[in-house]
Amino acid sequence: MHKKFDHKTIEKKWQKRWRDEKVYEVANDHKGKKKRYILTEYPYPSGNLHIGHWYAFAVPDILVRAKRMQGEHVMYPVGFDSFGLPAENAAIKNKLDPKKWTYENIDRMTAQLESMGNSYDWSRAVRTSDPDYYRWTQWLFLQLFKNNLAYRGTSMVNWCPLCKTVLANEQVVGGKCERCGSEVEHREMPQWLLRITDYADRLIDDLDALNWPEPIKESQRNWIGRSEGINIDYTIVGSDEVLTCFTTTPVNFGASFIVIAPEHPLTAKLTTKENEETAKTYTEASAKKNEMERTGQKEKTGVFTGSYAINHVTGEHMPIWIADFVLKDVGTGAVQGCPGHDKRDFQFAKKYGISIRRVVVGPDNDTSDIVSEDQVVEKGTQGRMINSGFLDGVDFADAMEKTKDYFESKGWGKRVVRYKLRDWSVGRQRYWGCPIPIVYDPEGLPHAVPDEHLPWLLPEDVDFTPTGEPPLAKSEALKKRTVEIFGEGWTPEVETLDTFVDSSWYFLRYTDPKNTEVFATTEAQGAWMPIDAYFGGAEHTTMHLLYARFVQKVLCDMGLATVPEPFTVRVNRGLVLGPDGNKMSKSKGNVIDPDEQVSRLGADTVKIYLAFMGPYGEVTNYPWDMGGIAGTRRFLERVHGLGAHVHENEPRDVTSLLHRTVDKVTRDIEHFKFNTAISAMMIFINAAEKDGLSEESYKTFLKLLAPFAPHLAEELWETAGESFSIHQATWPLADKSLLTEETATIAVQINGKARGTIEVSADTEEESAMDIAKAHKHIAGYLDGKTITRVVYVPGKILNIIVR
RNA sequence: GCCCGGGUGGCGGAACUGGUAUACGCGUACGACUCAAAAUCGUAUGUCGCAAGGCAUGUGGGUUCGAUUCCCACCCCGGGCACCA
Repeated sequence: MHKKFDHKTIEKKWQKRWRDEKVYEVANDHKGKKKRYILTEYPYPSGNLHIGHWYAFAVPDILVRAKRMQGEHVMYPVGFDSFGLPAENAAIKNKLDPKKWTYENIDRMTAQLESMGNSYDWSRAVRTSDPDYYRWTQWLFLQLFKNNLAYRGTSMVNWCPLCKTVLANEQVVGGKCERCGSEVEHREMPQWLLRITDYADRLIDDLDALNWPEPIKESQRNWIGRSEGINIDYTIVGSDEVLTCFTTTPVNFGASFIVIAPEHPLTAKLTTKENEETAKTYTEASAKKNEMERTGQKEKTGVFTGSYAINHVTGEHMPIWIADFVLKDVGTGAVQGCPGHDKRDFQFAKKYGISIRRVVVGPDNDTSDIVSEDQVVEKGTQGRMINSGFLDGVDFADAMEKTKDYFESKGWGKRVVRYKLRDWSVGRQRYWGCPIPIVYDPEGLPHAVPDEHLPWLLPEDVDFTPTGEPPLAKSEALKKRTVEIFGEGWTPEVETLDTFVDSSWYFLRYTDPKNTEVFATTEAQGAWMPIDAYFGGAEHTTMHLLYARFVQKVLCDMGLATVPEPFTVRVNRGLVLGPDGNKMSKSKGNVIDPDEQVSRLGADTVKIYLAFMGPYGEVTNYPWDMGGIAGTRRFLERVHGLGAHVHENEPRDVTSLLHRTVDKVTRDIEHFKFNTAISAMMIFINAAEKDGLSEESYKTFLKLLAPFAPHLAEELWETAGESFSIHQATWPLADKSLLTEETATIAVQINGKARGTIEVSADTEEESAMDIAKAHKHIAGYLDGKTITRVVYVPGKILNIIVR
């Protein structure tokens, strides 16, 4: 008889022992072991740990523990991304101190994280809102500032006139402020920006060498959006103004109109008297829309300015229109329309009666006039040029180079490379963030706060109720501090940094978390960087990951970082949904509380359930299944009782299965396929319960289980008389000679349809396989009276007999 | 709209490099144990059919001896789109 599986006692006992003996703390000296740095995106301290946190942190711990047992020196750090808007919103709403709110949440979540039993090195924990941390965020910003990579510019924002604050797109619902319901405006605001676009080429090119899933790399390439084209300068009829259009396609002979953004600097000048009224109305309406509303609408609209530009190659007068699907900050804010080559342009031309000319002939060789949308030959299809003067007959693919040469030689335009990527705006008119360490002199010029005054502390005498002024502008202490240090007339910067700046370097701090002299020495970074696996959410694919790569490159260029790319492997994970298949939310009442599950079924059960749910590293959403987790608990109960099946004579089949299980679990962990690893262990335990297993096999199985059910495995390891700790034991190796079974069951197909199976040894020749098949009563029935015309035999796999 | 991903039993999913589709788990049904229930154990379980057999991996086509897997077109669902993190 064995004791009941008492998960609560076991968890408490071993979590304490692991903590007391600092089992998972690692030094920067690897003592000859291979280093491995495994990282998960650190959490925002939102209040309570939810099941998504478990999925994010407990499942990668399987890999961490397995690698440690495989003899590697593994760092698995944890921390908190503790600056951010939720703290401020909670503060405004409930009149709390955002600092108090944040740190109480951190305490609660730390306790919850510890209940997971992850093999975290807590001694390296960082919190981005700690002055010891953000002094280095400030230092980083100043390095960018001193290297002309941080500058004052402008960017468009959502503005709520009543709340007097900038809103995230998320806070704008149907064009209205989420909080107060006022109509949201779109304003251009002065802004601190980082020159990430200077690094655009390297951010694209360096992707090639990274071992990331190709779709993630592709998303980054598209986000950066490099396109090579030409800026064409157009003369305006009856005006001295020059209008520049960016284009990547060689269709100037078919360009019959120009569209400019409503906010384009020339909009007013190009609009003639009789069109002023309509243009004004249109421009005002478009100011109320956000980018997605402007570019996403199905039917494009526009208004005519009354002005014309002269087409260089045709001499024709092209009407200039204002349309909100053109954005001021994209390209030059003005585009030429070619209705014969672009469906959007075709719809626009048709709607407003603008002329349409075919300039590209597609593979269908249709040279007729274009009268319907499906005749439009779009970019990316093959084709040759027509009605295009010097380009006639040239392959579409070659025509752009010729156009660039021609336009440059005539002085009509010049080659440019443009990016969709914009500079990173980092200033926030918020309180709970890292203060930007800049002060302005009496002339209003920005200066770096000298190093000796870092950390440039966030003042606490602030009323952060939104008034239209950044909260820090209301701090007397900050003003006083500035005047005292820099003199009369000097003023502080009152914006704080985007939290993405905090998170763009935290992984470097983990290598040297206590250093007071530098953010992290190159020795410490050299010991751990680059990160061998970075686990996180798919929503970070383009922003956080790109920002972190950018910062890493900047530091590397300055000789302050050791590698140009921070993350060698990236794994994007999916989402855990409520039992009803919807995203968990309080309003839907479908939230699964992890604490409740852990208390009822145990941390190991929750961990294995999440790992078993589906493959990790695929961005799929999995509904929580109460029955499913009960099944996982049953599995662990059976593991708990497995000791009772240990006896001296282990059948050879069980031995062989164990070695195949070792092999499969080892390989699956490597590929983040924890679900099939668990399934393999279930298959083993099914057989072991039935046929019995040896003491040695039992212990080997416990080692396989250890990364998945760390508490239970540790307990059973002790019960089996082994010494602490199973997590420091050596990972089992599969005996290759036991991996392959002697005979294989192969399928026999008749005309491609499975009709039966035969038992053959792996090295059976086709002829004898055929003999066995013919002797098989059922299969023989299909061959009776037929002529065999062909036989496809793949040893160990299949025998396909084609008959007539 | 643009970019990325995904559609396999009642459910989560499995299937190596193109080779027996549905492993493993859940659920369900029946049986054993029990005064009874729960728990546990056993058996069955894609679908239609008494069976032989047919039909099934979102839909339609193609390549192949053979397609969940490769190619083309389409439909549906999820994520991202720059001040939530």
